[in-house]
Amino acid sequence: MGAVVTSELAPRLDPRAIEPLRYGRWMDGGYFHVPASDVLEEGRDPYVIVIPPPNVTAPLHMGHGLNNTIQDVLIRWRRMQGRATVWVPGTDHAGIATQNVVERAIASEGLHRSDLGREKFVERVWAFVDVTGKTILEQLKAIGASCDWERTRFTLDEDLQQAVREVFVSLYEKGLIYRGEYIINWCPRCLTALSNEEAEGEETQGTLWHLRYPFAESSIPAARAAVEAGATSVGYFSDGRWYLTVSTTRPETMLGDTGVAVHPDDERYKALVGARVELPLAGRQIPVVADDHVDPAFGSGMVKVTPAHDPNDFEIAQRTGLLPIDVMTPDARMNEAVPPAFRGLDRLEARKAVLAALREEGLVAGDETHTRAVPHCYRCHTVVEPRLSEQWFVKMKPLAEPALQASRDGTVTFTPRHWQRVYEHWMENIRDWCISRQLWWGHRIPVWYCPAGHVIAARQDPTSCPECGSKELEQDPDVLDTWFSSQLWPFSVFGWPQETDDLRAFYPGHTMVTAPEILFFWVARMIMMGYEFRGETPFTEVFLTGTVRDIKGRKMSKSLGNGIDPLEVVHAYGADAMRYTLVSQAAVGTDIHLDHENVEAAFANGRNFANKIWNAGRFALMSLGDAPVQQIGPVAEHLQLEDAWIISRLQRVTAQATEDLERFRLHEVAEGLYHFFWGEICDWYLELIKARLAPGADAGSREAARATLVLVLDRAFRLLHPIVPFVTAELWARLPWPVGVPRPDDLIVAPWPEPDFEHASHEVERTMAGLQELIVEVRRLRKEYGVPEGERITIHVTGGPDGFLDTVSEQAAGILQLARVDRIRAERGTGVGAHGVLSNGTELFVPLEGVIDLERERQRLRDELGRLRGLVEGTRKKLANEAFVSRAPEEVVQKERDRLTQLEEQDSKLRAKLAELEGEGS
RNA sequence: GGGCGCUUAGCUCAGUCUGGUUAGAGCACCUGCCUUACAAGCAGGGGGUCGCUGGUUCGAGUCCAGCAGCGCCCACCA
Repeated sequence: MGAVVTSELAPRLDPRAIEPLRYGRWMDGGYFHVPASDVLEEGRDPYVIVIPPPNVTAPLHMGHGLNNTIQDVLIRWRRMQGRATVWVPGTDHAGIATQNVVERAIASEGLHRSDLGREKFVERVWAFVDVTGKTILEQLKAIGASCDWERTRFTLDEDLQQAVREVFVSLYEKGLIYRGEYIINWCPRCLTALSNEEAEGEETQGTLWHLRYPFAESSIPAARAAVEAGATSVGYFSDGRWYLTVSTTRPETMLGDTGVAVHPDDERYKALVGARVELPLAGRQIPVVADDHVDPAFGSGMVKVTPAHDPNDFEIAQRTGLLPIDVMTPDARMNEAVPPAFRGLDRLEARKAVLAALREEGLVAGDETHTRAVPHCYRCHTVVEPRLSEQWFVKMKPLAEPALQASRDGTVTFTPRHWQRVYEHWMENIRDWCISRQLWWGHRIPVWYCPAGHVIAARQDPTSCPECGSKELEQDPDVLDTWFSSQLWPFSVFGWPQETDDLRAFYPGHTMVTAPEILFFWVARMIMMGYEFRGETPFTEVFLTGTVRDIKGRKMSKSLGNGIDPLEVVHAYGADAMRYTLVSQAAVGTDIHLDHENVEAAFANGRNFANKIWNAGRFALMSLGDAPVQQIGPVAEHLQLEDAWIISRLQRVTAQATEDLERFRLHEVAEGLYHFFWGEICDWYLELIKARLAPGADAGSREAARATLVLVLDRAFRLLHPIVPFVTAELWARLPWPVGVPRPDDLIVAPWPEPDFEHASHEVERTMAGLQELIVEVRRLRKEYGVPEGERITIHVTGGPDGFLDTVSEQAAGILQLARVDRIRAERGTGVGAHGVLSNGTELFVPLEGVIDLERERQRLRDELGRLRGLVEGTRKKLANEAFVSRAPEEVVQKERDRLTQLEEQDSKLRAKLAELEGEGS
């Protein structure tokens, strides 16, 4: 592509005109796909990311935008570094979440899933996820994600189902999966069991009621004994009966009480153990038992035991031999086990009814407000009901051990680091995982039951019972927790349990980029499964991104209506704009704030930067023209200060960007490159070489500028490419190329720059900094003294480091242009004018006879002298401090001395100037 | 109840690990410019007792302790 086309470049970047085409070219070029043979046969070094598969419940939101942009930045960077990069895309069937969405959809047709039946309902879900799944993948393409689309997976794909089966059966055979009746978290709306992680505690203010349970006639002596032992929560009833007091936040569960527990060492209640109390309303007697779990210091020190509706009570019951009585239906209504008056009532209605009935009998001793974490279903937010139920569980402790060790010994690292401790704490206290779900959408549990009660867990559907030969097998109706399949993702996507080439080439992977919310749900479990089934970690780095929030700090969510659609942003401002905006805010451990009410303002920074890159490129292409461009070598003798400077800066920026990428400091990468490109290349370098690129300029100087410009833009585009891939690739493709240098096919596979410190020079950078300061100072003085824009002036410069003035003189053309100065005289200026001093000691003087107000200038000098005196005093004081001089490093002290000398010189010069002016005006 | 994090400019945040020029950025604000790449721009400028108190140190935004406010995670106090 020749530079001729450059004249066609629009003055404004139009992302819609370039992004889809560019993406199409990348796809056509096959740049996103790396075959396993590259690693296995050619020995290339792999770099693998598996996408956190988005749920097929809905199109992507900005959180996905952030997460996937980060992954793409890492993938593009590693690809340019020459790694055999594979980024596996895909989607998650999201069991409970998707089932809910489809249930809502058919509800609008007046249908319930039971109206359709399992098979038809699942067909509906498939129809839904086919659409959403495709939408999601298209969205990823729109934001520029360079995924290996040939490896796209869905967690319900046929081969992934095989992986799930293999894992289930294998864990079952090892005794790590078991079935049993325990208290689980039950969502009465979704009508399924949930894992502990899926029941989200939410601080809720409720009421703690104190209830009286009367003693049975035969136990009154025990009650008396307890009172004598100091039991304050045991006493007379108004009608002469004896009672004890227990507390509860869920009074309706009292109907299922089968005991009251006290601590075995609680002296007050020792006499009560074995006593019997009347369970009010239920007309049953229940025993008092002793159990270590009871905290004597809390409440009355007596606990009502409801084994079927509370996990602790269940355990107490198991230890003490109490039997559970289930008093609720799956949808949390009171069942047949309760007195007729309460049957059929919803748990909250029942709560009111039970309290009313108890009050009537005078059995409510009181209440108090009570704050506690009430568990809610993470998908529908219904209050979870602890429920006794037969479910499948995974025994986690043995699985957790290697995964915990991996964190402790640094095999797996976490960024930000503090998540490591969170992870380890969870791992150390891990509890068994309830994996069965009473849903229709998901991986069916690969277990069959025969009429004789035999349980068959099988990799292939069995036709008869291996134990009794029965052919009347029935498969377990439940499906698995959606995370059961997600946890296999890092190896199931590569074809496991088959020993595929992909698996050998790309497992283990490298970086897991995800949200902290799913550290336990997903990340921890992937690591456990990695060790269990592959013997090694699925990835070595876990990078946890921030949360995308609105301007008020609220998490963006569909229900709050404060979300921003990534596609909308891409269409309006381009993927580059969105990516830069997100990445530049992605400081490690920090959330991202975007104004959903002013999307334009939210993404203006990124849009402006992309446009700036575009225009710089446009200028360069127009200025460079069609003539051949040289490499730096042949034009070395013509390089000017600014050429050497920008090349030097390039080396440092390259090194810094690489280091920051390695440490996931993406915010620093983005801002560092932004500053380099906009603040140094555009604001200084391009401006300084404009005159040299012009037609009449010296040929040697022009070729040096052209060569430098091409070099610097090429490298800058490479460095920026991972963050803003489209605009950089578009310009890079049109950039003239130095003769004799092989040109990569596309920027996407251009090698990542290596810093070359041979071409970096602090001396050059210092000199250039002085020059920049000089120009800024002249501009400032011009502005301060109101010199009209169009009016050219002369400046006088003196002092400063050796050689600085010579260099300045050599660079006169550039300075003259940037500062709008007529000429520079290396001599001391006199008369009325404006004074400036640079930090390297150079003084400048702008003669302004007739322009400035003398009185104002005198006042300015007096103010300046006052400020200087303060600085001089401070520095002297510091140097007079013996401790400082003797203990601080010599270079620090010397710096202070130099500073003092400089300040004193300035002071005396200003004094002289002031004296001069005072003589002149008055 | 346990653990963790945050507090720096009007706003959103870097900088703290490894103490050392005048504490930075983007946005917002003020002033002047349609200067032939870019007004989505250019140039200049204002704005900070670095949450509070104390300590270590020649020197603290940075290290230590305490306090306050905010936030997150975990947890079986009925």
